[in-house]
Amino acid sequence: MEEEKRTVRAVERALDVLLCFASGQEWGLTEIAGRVGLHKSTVFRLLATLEDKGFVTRVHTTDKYRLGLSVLELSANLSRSDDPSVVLLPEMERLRDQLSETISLYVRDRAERVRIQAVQSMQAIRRVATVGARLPLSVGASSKVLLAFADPGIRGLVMADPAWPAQLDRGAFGKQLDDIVAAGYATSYEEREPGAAAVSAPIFNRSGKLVAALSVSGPSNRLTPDRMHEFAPAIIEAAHRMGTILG
Amino acid sequence: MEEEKRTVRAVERALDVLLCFASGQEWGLTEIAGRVGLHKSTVFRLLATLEDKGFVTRVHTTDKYRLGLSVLELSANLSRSDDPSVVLLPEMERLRDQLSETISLYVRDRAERVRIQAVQSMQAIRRVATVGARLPLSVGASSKVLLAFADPGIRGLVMADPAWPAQLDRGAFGKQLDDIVAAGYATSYEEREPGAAAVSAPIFNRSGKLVAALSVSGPSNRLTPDRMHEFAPAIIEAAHRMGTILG
DNA sequence: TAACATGGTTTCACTGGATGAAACAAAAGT
DNA sequence: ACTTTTGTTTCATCCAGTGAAACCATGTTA
Repeated sequence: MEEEKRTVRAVERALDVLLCFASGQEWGLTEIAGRVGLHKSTVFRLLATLEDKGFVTRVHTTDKYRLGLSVLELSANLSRSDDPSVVLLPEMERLRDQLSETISLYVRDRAERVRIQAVQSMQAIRRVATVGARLPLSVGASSKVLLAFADPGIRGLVMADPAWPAQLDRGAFGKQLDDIVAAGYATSYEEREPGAAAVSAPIFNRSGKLVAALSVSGPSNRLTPDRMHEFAPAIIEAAHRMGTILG
Repeated sequence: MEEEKRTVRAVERALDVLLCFASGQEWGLTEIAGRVGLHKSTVFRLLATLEDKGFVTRVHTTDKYRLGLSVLELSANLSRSDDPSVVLLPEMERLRDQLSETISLYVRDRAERVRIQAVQSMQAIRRVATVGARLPLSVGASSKVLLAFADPGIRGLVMADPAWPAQLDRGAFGKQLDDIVAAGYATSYEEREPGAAAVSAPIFNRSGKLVAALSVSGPSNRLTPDRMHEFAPAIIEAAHRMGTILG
């Protein structure tokens, strides 16, 4: 189980420090040191470097660290005009208006999924979905879509990941995925978050490769199992239309 | 002129590599190596580390590198609810509707300025302003505002920066800044970009500290010098109102 | 007011890890 | 086929990153 290391440790650590700011807003030096499991002085130097390059700033009042403007600079160049999260936005808004629930777009990233786009329902009680959120691939409707329709081999790869929950029966889960392939869509009812439910369908590009999962999510009392199955055709159709938009 | 170094070289280099992606979209290994002036093998290792942490990805067809989803994850947590770029957005839209030109919000970051928010004019011919852009502090209406109204000492500090254009007469420029303080706003006419003009006013927080520059920009044939001075009162008033919104 | 606790900052000796030259592999162009 | 370009791997050298401990500034408790 010896992995080849061709990475730079100091950089790895610095990026870990930076990723602390993916959850929460401000952190103190010792706080971060505790989180990443490094010495105060080490983290101090790493933070000084990150600060120097504008990736973090210190808030003047307290001495805590925040994300800096270099991140903004980078994020401005994140999406090209041919990016799914840009191209599919109008269709997502259409679907939101049609179903009145929050729409999310997910892609798989290694053994996780990332919400790359979202449009919010306008109802008083609604699912709020933030772009950029990184979620496990083991639970949720879109997780199952991203695994079920993925290239062969991906399933095993993801389930072999150390992050995969050990208590989850792989055989049963695999069977569930096969059912989803047959049905063409997946649902989840209070699976990841209590009180929330979702329906999800795959988006394929022109060459038939899975590129994203489109999902509709909302409070579980509105999105009852029955209701979700009613929604499914509209979602599948939207996902299909989105696929034709992509290159 | 020996500067104390309490930064980590490898991390510094890695961040330089990452910042390459602030301009342009995709880069090859050797391309990057040339840009940052490092050895191929060094950049290779740095990129491998960045890729491992999800900050860059490789596009499958060619072997070039792109920004990864970790950047998206971070950018999602960039702005808090009390962030100027969020709080002032409605007021910026108001001003845009009033003047029908593009509105930008700038803050100073060391010896540069960064556009932290923008709302676009809806006219056919308009200034297009991208959020996150990093610009010099030596030219442009908002640059002059950010320097003129800054805390004492900032002017000298910025002008001492190696990035400051040597040919710019500091005495005359300082005089110009004093005039701007007296007037309460600044203009620029085809100063940084030919065909573009802008008016800018300072935003102070409750304790009277400069936090940002609000600017209106558009094509120079619409924003003539006369027209800009007509606009000034509205911009100053909007900037003042924004100041009262901030904490 | 002193004693204590809590975070951030600096110093320093040690050595392990980052480095760059050079060799290698694999495409892409001629 | 040869040449050029770009990405990858290896390896000896030695410098730069490391962590312990000391230090400093606050704020908190007794």
